[in-house]
Amino acid sequence: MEALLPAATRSRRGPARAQVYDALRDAIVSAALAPGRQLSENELAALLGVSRTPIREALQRLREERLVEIVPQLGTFVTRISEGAVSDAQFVREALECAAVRGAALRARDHDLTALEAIIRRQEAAREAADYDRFYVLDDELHHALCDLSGHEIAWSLSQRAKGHLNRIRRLSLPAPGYLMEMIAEHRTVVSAVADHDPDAAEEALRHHLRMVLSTLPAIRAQHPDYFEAEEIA
Amino acid sequence: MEALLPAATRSRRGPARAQVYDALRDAIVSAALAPGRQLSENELAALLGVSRTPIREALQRLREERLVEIVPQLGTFVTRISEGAVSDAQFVREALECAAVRGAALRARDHDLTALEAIIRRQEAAREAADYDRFYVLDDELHHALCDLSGHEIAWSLSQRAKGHLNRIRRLSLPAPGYLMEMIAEHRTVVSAVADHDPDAAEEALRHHLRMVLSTLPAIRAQHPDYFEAEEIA
DNA sequence: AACGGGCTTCTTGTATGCAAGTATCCAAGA
DNA sequence: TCTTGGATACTTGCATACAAGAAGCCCGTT
Repeated sequence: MEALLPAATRSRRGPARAQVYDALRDAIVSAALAPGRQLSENELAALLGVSRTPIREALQRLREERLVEIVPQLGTFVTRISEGAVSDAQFVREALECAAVRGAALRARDHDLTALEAIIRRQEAAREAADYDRFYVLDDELHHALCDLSGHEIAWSLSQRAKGHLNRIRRLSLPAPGYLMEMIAEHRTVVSAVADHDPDAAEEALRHHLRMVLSTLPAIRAQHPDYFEAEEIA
Repeated sequence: MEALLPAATRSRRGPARAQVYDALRDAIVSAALAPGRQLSENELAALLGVSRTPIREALQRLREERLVEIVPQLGTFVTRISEGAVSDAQFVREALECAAVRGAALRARDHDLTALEAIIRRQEAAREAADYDRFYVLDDELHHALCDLSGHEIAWSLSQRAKGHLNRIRRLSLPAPGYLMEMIAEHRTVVSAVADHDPDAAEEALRHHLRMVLSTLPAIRAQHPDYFEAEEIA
């Protein structure tokens, strides 16, 4: 195993299991741990400087997000991106975030809108600086804020956990030219609808925006065919 | 610890952790393990005839569903039903199942509808026999079938996992008189809209139906005040 | 050369032991 | 009687040891 994981970042605060989970999830989503790759509990334990116990607990959690597949007595593998998993993740994300943005449109106060617009302005800055990682974080921040405005913070946390496969695509597709500007424009549309307290418009704008990610899927697939599940030969 | 748990049901097939999870979840949802009760890993291990390891892994999973709360160096407790958790669970369930039923309305074939109606007929039989447990199972079966018809089986599995708190209420509220008949009638309305391939009607009917559960909340709370989180004194 | 059986070595699942921290109980003193 | 101190018994988090099973390789056989 390469030094791809932020090894020896231990001895910080917090439970080891949570740190292992965060490290592994980030490595998988960023494709530092390539889809299809085999993971060994022993190897990970040695690498991260903990025992197998917290490693196992983190892997169990990743398994529920379908980011790894655990085959007893055989091995643990980073799942390949599959058509079905992406579709499911998209479905869940749309359902939760669209429901949330309706609530946000009904409840948003002036200072909430100010905060949302501030995030968009920071996205502009990140785009100009071509800081993709920062853009990615701000994108999450905006969607997170929209979810929280619904009064149901669980919408974001659940959506976040369900969209592991989507995040891998999102992460890989950001550098496309013009993509960022379009995303910012769509963010403005959504926030504008929320500002107008128009749930229907907000939901539709967000749904359209969320489906943007899928449009980049074929390009990603062409670029990294080995990251994907073998296609059904119909 | 009483013999409330299906002890010694081990030595069956499948991983111990899954069996422990199922046993604990059922015990919590059915209130055999009362809200607020403390759970001891050692005690559970001895009771179920396994070691602490699978117990811990099952408890971690239950913690993500907010059915137990784990406080390090202190103890593990069955969570009390809280206003916020119920509201969140309802939000998630509505978002996922309503989105799914829209898909079901678009995709349902004749034999799908036949299957749905068969479930409802069995519910009628269960109601006449006053078999509440069976009614409960069939209710899940119908909602499960509706979700699967959307083509996104994850809708059901996720909804199922998110609604731990709701299930506790559902389970406690079933014996109310007239309640079952009303539920069956609403099921018919939903299935009818699906049969008409009318997504809007199906969604609205299901949303109305799902909110039925909440109507029984005050009664449950009056009956088992100790099952609930202490209310904010505003 | 081709095939088959056994062994070696990996894997995860489970059990157990150790460490760190908290609440409780009891006793001693004011 | 009330307070306070410490010992004790519990808790979970983590580390480690053992068990069961599957894959691949090597060697013997055909």
